[in-house]
Amino acid sequence: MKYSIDHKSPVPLHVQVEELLRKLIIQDEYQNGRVLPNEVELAKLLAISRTTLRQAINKLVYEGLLVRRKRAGTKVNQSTVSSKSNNWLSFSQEMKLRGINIKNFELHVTWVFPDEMLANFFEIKTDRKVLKMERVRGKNDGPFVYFISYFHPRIGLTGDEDFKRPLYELLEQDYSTIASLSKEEISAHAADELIAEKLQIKSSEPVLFRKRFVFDQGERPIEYNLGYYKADSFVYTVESRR
Amino acid sequence: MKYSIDHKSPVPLHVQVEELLRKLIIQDEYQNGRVLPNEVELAKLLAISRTTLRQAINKLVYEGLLVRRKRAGTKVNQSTVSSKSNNWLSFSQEMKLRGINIKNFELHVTWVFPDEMLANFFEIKTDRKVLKMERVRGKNDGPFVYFISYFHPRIGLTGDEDFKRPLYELLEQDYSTIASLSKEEISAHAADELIAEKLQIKSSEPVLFRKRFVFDQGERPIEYNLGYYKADSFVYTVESRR
DNA sequence: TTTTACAATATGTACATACATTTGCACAAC
DNA sequence: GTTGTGCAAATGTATGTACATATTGTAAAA
Repeated sequence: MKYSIDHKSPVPLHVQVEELLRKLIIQDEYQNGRVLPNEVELAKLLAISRTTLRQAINKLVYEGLLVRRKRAGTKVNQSTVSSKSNNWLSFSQEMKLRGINIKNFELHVTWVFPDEMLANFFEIKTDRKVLKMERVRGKNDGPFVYFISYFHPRIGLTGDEDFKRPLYELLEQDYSTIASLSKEEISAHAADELIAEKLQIKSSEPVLFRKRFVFDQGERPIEYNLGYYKADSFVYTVESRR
Repeated sequence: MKYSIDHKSPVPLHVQVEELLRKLIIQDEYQNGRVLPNEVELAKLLAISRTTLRQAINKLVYEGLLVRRKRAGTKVNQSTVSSKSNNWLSFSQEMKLRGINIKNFELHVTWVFPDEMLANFFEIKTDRKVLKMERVRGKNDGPFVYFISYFHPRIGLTGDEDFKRPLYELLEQDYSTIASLSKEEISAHAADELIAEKLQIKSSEPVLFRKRFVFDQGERPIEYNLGYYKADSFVYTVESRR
């Protein structure tokens, strides 16, 4: 295993270490239950201070990936790993898997100025245009989801891409942008006029609303996605262990 | 405000500071959006080192209670109630963390015969009674969730337990039943008569519906839980990596 | 054989310190 | 006015050090 940390890299040491450990854990270098070398040793091995190492470990502990116990050492909590590192399919891939034939009812791409919040998330100025994609998708019997996506200008999308291809495949293959972390917020709302029209329901009818923040491997923001799902047409499933 | 930290207390300084900050935030000493004193000042004020202070702040940042930005300072982010999929806190614990005072509007316990589906999940016969708990909980300004829970008879609950205690703590400490895996399904619905009445909303208003299947360490079923959340009062957050 | 006591070990707590980086703001130059 | 430029203020990164505390394993005592 390559315990290589670049002291001259602009990316902080503790981040490098965090990534390294995460990789080792996921790639089963340190499988379930395995304890890693003690802090003093590991710090020496990586040629960093114990403080910095602890900083990295702390984050993984917060995430539940590692468990620390005095005298017993720091060990991998593999149960959480499996449930986290799996299922990451684009919408169309997921639907295909479930045997549902997806129809695009609407697909609209424009360039817009981000609002305060979006600019903040993308870490750009509000006068820098971003690509906005709206789409309404569903089955033969009608639409059931209305998506709005914003893409970070860094990616280099022109707006002329073939958005009928699975999105994350497109980003990965043509723009070497790999979606690797997503933070989602799910809630229920009453549909407003716009949503109701898009989903062909009455306004004030319930919708499942999903906000999705997508990051690349360096935890840099790449997409902000809003999804409005017709009630009863979509169930979100989560599996978690402790 | 009492900025008092006990340097002789056996409870670690950074924990004391964390608690103090949490309290100040919750009691609106530092309301939403307010920035707190800069780290160097605050450390001096509390008579602790900046390192220790940062340790405390870090935890609150991780929890999402605080947001740090260079030059702009550290500010309070008292957003809507949320639930993290991983770190497994009971409802009351989670609310306590957020500084929300939970009120029980209704708490009702009975023994019932399980329906087909439940019997199937619990792997028992339909003539074996199970404990059913219903509760309506919320804040001072009204209820925002209606829970229905069914517990596996194996656990040994009598129905006379103090259900005001955090549930998973009760199961663990008094019945050595450890909830360790949960599978959840989240969707949006329109409230029916019953739900509307419990949540004090109009029927057909949107609710977030969460089904939860809980298992113990041996992956044996222990609880089946239904939760109806008033729209906009609850946001479910999920973080996933690939 | 079981219990007790102790030492070794790994993490936990806490401090002081130094320099880097980002960014908000003010003021000067255009 | 707008643009640039630089200072200052805040967090971010990183190290070295010292001692505390919990727990495991082992050896001695009962």
